[in-house]
Amino acid sequence: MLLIGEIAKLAGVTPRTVRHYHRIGLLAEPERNSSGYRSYGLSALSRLLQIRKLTALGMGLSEVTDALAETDTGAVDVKEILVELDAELADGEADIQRRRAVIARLLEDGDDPTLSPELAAAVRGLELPPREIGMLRAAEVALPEFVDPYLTGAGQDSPWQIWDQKLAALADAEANDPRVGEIAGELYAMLPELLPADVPAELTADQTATVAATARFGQMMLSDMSPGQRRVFELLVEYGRREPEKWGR
Amino acid sequence: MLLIGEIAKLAGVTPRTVRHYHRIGLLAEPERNSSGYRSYGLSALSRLLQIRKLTALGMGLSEVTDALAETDTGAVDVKEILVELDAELADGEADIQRRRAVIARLLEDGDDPTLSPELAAAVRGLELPPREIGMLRAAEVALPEFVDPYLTGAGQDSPWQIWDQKLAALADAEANDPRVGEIAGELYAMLPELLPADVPAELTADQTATVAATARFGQMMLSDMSPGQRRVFELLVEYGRREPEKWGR
DNA sequence: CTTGACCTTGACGTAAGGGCAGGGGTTCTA
DNA sequence: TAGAACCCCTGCCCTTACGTCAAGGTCAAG
Repeated sequence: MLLIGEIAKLAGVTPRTVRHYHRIGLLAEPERNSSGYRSYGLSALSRLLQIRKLTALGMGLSEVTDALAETDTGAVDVKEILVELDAELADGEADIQRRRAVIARLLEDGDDPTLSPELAAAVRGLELPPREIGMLRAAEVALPEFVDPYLTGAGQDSPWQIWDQKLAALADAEANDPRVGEIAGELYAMLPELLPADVPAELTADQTATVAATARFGQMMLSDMSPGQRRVFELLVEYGRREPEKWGR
Repeated sequence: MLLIGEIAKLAGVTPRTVRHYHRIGLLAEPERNSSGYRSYGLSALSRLLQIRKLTALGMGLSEVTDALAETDTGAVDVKEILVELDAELADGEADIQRRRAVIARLLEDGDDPTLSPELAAAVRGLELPPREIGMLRAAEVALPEFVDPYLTGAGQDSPWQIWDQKLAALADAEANDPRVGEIAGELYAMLPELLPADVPAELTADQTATVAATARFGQMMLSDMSPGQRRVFELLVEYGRREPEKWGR
């Protein structure tokens, strides 16, 4: 006749755990003594130990319920359960190993863990400000057609790099900043060499395809730009409208 | 300007996840458009991607919060975090490997996964009924001084085995079963060879030490016994009382 | 008689979202 | 012009396997 604390200690669990098993029906409620305390016999302890052995292997409590129900009825599908469980564990193990491999590589290279390997390699040693890196990280998935050339062909002196730097100069500029017009002009002149070769078809078919692509790019970055930078994009679109023959087909 | 579903898809998560990150303060709430929809920019996407990269390594969201706060303030303790995380993952990996080793052994031996290796080896090939095995499983942790000899020295013909079999014959017996007296007498005669050599001191010091030890054993098993078996234990105690000179010091 | 160590039930918290209800928005299509 | 199909909003309950109080009853010892 064991109290809940005693049976729990024998099984290496807390009384709370035993009560939990009662509540979910995994372990039958035992008799109570005259004080209302639960009073356990050896068969309850045996059941509790069975449960613990299986949970220690990594089974969930509902799986344990099933497994014990099967063994109680004599069905010997326990092997099947174990094989299945082992497969799950193998998955988990492979998962952990993948993560650890990534971590090992990060520790070796000293890269920012929040960058893709490609982007990390591209910006390594470039000392870009965090804000620029953040834009690249986002643009890599949101605007891959703009960033991929930057990653593959580009290094220190790519047009994109220069574009970035010119625009970054206006990071804190107001819309009426005197440099806005000048920089807009420079960027406008750079557009032809900057725009990707493989712009989607529906955009190239458009009359002002490149301007539209640029606008899309700008559109997505607008929320993270200074007023001066937004003004630059407005100007770019305006310039494009003035030369439809240059951009249209 | 991305809707929540768009940014979620770009980051490979669900909108629910993004809202979750808002609620716990991991991702700042963005502006709303005229319809009350959240409207995200590239910097939000960047932040979301950072979060995902770190959770993919196995960090919890609170750890991610800390890690990103540190990188935002320029502190480069990310390496430290990664090392710590790797240690945790290594623990988890070792854990899984232990479990898989146990499972592999179980599958090879075909043992009951809910038995200790020692007990499984002891009962292997013995074809004990499940009820007996259950009692052994429980007794192994509750009454080790009674079971250990059974495990180490005992095989098919140990006194314990015989005791078990005699008692098991009354598994469904009522208290007035005619076999009760006979079996009680046999078991009483077996007591000297059955009782463990290393009974705890406070019990050997007692005048009726062995009877008390037996009573303790019986006490714990009572709740799982048939009325006939309980009667046997009552008789054993009675017999012991009749021969105090035999059991006393 | 009090203290301390038990026991009881009940209710809330955890991590990281999943799922549903009830209601509104936008856009395409018949 | 009205559905249909999808998107969005908030709020609430659900999940695992218990941990952690909280408020109160029980029991043996000093």
